[in-house]
Amino acid sequence: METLIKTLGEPKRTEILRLVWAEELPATEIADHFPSVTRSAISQHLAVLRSVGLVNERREGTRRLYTANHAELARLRSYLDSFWTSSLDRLRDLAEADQRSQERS
Amino acid sequence: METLIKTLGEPKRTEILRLVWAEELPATEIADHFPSVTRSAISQHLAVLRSVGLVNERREGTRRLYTANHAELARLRSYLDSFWTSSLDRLRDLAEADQRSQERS
DNA sequence: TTCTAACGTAAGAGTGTGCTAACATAGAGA
DNA sequence: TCTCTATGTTAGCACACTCTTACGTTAGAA
Repeated sequence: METLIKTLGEPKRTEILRLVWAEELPATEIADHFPSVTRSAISQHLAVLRSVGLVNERREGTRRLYTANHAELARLRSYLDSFWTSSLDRLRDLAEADQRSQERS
Repeated sequence: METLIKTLGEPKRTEILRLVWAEELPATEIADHFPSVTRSAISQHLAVLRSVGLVNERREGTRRLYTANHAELARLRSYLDSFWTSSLDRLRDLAEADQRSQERS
C-alpha cells in the first residue's frame, strides 16, 4: 500500500493513469501527451505503474497498449476508508475503557 | 493535492495520523510509539503533517497536542473518487464522438 | 535480409528526503 | 534565578528518485 501511494505521489504518473483510465493507449501516444519530458522518462513511469499493478499491458506487434487497473485504485480508496472505520473502533475502545474506569471508581 | 499524497507516502506519517485520529496526543507520546527512530525524526514528520494541514496543533504549556484533520483526508478521498467520475465523463465524451463519426459515415 | 518504428533498459547527473547528532527555546517549579 | 522537561531547528550524511543520453530488442515493411 505504501508503494501504491508513493507511485501516485508523482503528478505525471497520475496524469498517465487518467489518460488510460477509460481508453487503451499505446506508449508512444501516452508519451506525446508530455512534450516537456523524454519518451524514456514516460517509459520508466509506465514501468513503475506496471510494477505496482496500477496499469495493465497488452502487446500487439511492436506496440504496447496500456489500460488503468481500476481495482488497484479501488484498493487505495478502501484503505483510506479504513482510516474512518478504524477510528470508530478506536473511539469505541476508548469509550469502553472510560466506562470501565468509571465503574471502578 | 500532490504534496498531500507525498506526505502519506511515508509509513511513519500515516501511522502518526492513525495515532492522533481519534485521540489528542502530545509530541512526546507520539514519539514514544516509534522506538526505532529519534524524537527529532518524529518532530520533523509532525512538521510536515502540519505544513500540509493533515494535523492540528494546540499548545498547552510546553506541550504541543496534536489531532488529525479529518477534513483534509476527506479531500484526498474525494480526489480519488474524481478518478471514477471523470472517467464516466470521458466515456460519455468518447461515446458521443463515436456517435458523431458514425452519423457522418 | 536490411531498414525502421515502437519500445524497454542502463548509466550517470542533479535533486529531494529521512535520519541522527547537536543545539536552541520556552514554560514550570524549586 | 536556576533547572528540568517538552519540543522545535539546523547541519550534514546516506540513500532514493527523476530525468537525459545512449544503446539494445523486436516485429513488420521494403
